Amino acid sequence: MMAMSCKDGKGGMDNGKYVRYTPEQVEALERLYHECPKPSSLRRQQLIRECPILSNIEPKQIKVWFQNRRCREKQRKEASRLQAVNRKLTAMNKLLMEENDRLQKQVSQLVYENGYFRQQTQKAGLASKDTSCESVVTSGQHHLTPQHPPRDASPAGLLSIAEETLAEFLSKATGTAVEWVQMPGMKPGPDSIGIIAISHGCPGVAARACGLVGLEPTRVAEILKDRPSWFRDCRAVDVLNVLPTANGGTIELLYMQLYAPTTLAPARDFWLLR
DNA sequence: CTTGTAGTCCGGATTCCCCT
DNA sequence: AGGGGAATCCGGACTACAAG
Repeated sequence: MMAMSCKDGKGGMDNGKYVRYTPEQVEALERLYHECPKPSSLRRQQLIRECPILSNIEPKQIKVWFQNRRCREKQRKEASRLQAVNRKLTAMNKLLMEENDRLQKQVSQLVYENGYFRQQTQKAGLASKDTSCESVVTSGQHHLTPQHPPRDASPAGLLSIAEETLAEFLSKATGTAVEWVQMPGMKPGPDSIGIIAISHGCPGVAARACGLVGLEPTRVAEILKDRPSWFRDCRAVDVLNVLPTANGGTIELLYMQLYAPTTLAPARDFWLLR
């Protein structure tokens, strides 16, 4: 179909025919467009003279073609940009949904733990004895489980629990007993919540120990020596409760949130007693 | 110099037509 | 029916030019 000059009223074309430029004409126009997307009036007339295949197209039509061509390119770029944005938002939404799910489960667990500690600290109103223990580590969810019946929640009682679980941890650290205790709503493994009790004598060092029980004993000892690294990637620390001890010391209940190794993995949460 | 008018161009929106 | 392309409509920006 040959191009025809337009004119005959509204959206009209010659002889009432809708015209399409031939593939050759379109190819030539596209080539010229890539050379110069916005030719001047003079340049457009020059193009018609230089390109015989365009000779039967009116200058006004050439002008309109370039105008529409720029418009189409702009629309395509915008559509492409919006598709890219949509892909990113979809991916982000997926991550947020997963994180939301994880946090909701975590909230349920924390509400449960909060109730437990609140109950225990109320019972601990009377005098208590501080036993300033050595490094005490516990994967604390143990003493929340039915296998450890509720006991005295005084500082001495807590330390007693800590010592007991330290022994358990050390047995795990030797490689004789490696297993994670799954928290309700949490997947098993290093990303689960751990509760660790440690004394002021070894500040923070054992905090990551709950994540080490799957390692070789020598590797555990090596990491334990690296004290600065324990708080290096800690993004949140909260002192939730402070209990005085008989010898003037204190026991603090801390909540720590550690950055996960990768940006996409969830952060790890630890509860500390020190 | 300022102002009003006409002409031109452009982008955006819309209409019209053809094709699948 | 819906998509794509050509053409039209409309308003804004810019320029040239004549008149006051």
